[in-house]
Amino acid sequence: MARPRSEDKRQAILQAATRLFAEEGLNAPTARIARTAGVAEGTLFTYFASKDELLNKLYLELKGQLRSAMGPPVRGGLREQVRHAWTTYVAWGVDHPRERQVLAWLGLSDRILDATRTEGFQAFCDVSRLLEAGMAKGVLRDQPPAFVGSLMAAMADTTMDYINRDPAAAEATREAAFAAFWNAITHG
Amino acid sequence: MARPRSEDKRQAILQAATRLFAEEGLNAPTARIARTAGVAEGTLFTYFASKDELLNKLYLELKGQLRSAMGPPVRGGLREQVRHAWTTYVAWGVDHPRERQVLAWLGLSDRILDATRTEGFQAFCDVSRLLEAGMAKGVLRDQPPAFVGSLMAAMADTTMDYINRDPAAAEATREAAFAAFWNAITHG
Amino acid sequence: MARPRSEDKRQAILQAATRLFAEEGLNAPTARIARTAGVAEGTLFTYFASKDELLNKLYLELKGQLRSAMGPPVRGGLREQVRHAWTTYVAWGVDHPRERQVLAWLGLSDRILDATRTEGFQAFCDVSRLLEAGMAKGVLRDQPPAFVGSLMAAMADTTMDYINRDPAAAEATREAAFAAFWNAITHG
Amino acid sequence: MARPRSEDKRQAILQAATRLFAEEGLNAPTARIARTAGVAEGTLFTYFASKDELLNKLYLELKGQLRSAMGPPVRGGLREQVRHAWTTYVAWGVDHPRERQVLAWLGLSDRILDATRTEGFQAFCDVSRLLEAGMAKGVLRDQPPAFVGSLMAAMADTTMDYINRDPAAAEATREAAFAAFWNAITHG
DNA sequence: AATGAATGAGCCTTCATTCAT
DNA sequence: AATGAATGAAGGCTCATTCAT
Repeated sequence: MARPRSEDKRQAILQAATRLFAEEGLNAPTARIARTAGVAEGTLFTYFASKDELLNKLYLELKGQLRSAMGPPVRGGLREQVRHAWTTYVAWGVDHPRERQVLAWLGLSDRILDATRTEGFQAFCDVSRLLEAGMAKGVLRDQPPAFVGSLMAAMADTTMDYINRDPAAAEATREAAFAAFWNAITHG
Repeated sequence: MARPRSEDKRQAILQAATRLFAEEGLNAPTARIARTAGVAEGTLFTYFASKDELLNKLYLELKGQLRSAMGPPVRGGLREQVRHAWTTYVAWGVDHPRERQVLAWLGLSDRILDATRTEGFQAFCDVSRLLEAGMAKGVLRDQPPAFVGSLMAAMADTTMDYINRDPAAAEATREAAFAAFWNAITHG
Repeated sequence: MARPRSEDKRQAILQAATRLFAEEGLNAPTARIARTAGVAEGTLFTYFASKDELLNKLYLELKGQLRSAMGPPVRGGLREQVRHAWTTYVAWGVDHPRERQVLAWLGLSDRILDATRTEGFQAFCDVSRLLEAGMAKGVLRDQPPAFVGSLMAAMADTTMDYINRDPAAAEATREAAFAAFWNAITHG
Repeated sequence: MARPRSEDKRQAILQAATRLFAEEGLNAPTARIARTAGVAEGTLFTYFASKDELLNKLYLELKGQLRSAMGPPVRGGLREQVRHAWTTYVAWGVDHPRERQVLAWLGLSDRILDATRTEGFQAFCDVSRLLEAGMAKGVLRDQPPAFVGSLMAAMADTTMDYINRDPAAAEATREAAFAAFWNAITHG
């Protein structure tokens, strides 16, 4: 019967947080985030009980955005499927530098709970399974499957950094790096 | 701000900073760092003009420690030389979890100046040159040389994470990951 | 601010306030009081224009409860009548620790208006008159009549504290204290 | 070697707190207390780690002031000694209305620790012993000794209230009330 | 040089009250 | 009338840095 909570405002806060965190680090004050989002300072806390909760929810939000950007599985051979994952992953990072930056910081922050990390990982299970298949005969065949996922993330992140330094060469860099990654996991 | 007198104290402060940053993040207060180092709050600022300077100096210190741990170049073929770099790098990270953690945070912090990053990179030139040679015929041959250095760091870091989760398998993990890395950069 | 519709809700709010004030002090938030009472945050302000009004109304409510608990005048000699007042007063306090606690806090709070205090006192006029008769020949005979009322309240309150510490001795404590009180006001 | 902590400042803070608490209740902001004391907001927290600690220390300070004002034991009979305690107690309260008010609020606040209360009571042991002697043959003879101490405090407090309302009659009121108190505890 | 008290801007969060629904 | 989201002024406390000793 009362004014319902507005998904718009929630999103506005998350976006404002993304922008300010990217610009000033995770220490950006909640007051400024709220103002940027166009809501009162107190309103932020009706949507997120604390700054830590905002951080955790933002982590999930960004992970979700990334996952969405990677789209559904594609047809084709294993290599093609992995290549698709790689390409879309890198594309997201290059197209969303702020989101990528913030996600990186959040990932390293001790304010993100383990439960949050686990939950954030869920959406990537299918990608994970793809990689598992890819590594089956490679040098990493006896390693934990998640290892390859982490390697891919690490290599893709490095790739994005270099694409950002030389955007003109984006495609070449991305492809070369994918080749390197594929070499890394599939060769015996 | 004046020339500090005691190298011991300087080192004590850097060590205390490492410990506290590892435990509490880069927001650990200077007051606590000073106390942990056994000096007065104000004394810290005799050795480092500001917290930012402490951060930058600590970055260089840790990069230096890492480089020292990797030792001088070894004899042998290219692969052996790179393998040595990889192994000693990973060993340092595994043996110095706090230093590694803090170095990672510092590397992502916007409080570390570009000049500092550049300076920190100097000591790794020879390693870089090694990698350049390694990548000469691989899929990355047309990429900026530093790219491979960054890839190695990224892959090695990921490797350390997994070694920390399963220390018993340290050697196997390290070797498999090296093989993957070598595959990544050398295959055509 | 408008005329509230449900006496039940009004009572629920007063009861919730009593409980929360007893547990957390007069700073207990109105939001929690409302929730405890089973009404919405804003509804509380339909029944009480402000927190201060709630405080003042609660003061009167509790004074009223106490007065009710003391019942109508009893037959008997002066001493018997005063003893009855004493006994019922103490019994209420012992039986309603929360109400007593909150009433004490409210009595000391500067948020309770003088008008409220005066109004709260009205109901005790008959008791007052009793005490006036009792003190007529005692050492306090020349003091303001209300003084004795206050003394009785103070001594009875102290008595309740000690009964609460040793409930088994309740009756003995209550009687001894009454004897002391009677001594205090009646002896010349 | 550094600037020593200043007892003056500590006292200034306690005095400012007393004044503001008396005027605005225990919720008076630390910022205003600091300003009133003539120190920076942060300085307050070098002298008292938290507002709660300030509260507890102030409680002890005021209890101590009261005890000091009551002076050392006097010669004379039991009644004379108790009368002296009573008189000096009442005099302090009348002369220090703010201190009395604040002490009363602190005593009822749940922010004062039990340990603090206990410690505050220590200084009054000798007075306690006096009262024990006084009650030996009275109606309260079988009650816990502290009971009489609490009764005295309660009756004296009430007395102060009435003296404040009619300061001209201070001496008469004080003496009459003492007579009543003495009656209360000594009569059989 | 060393010490640690002093400073005050800034931060996260709470909460009484208002108001759209 | 009832609801609960929205508001923004405080409030307690922290902390990098300065400065008296």
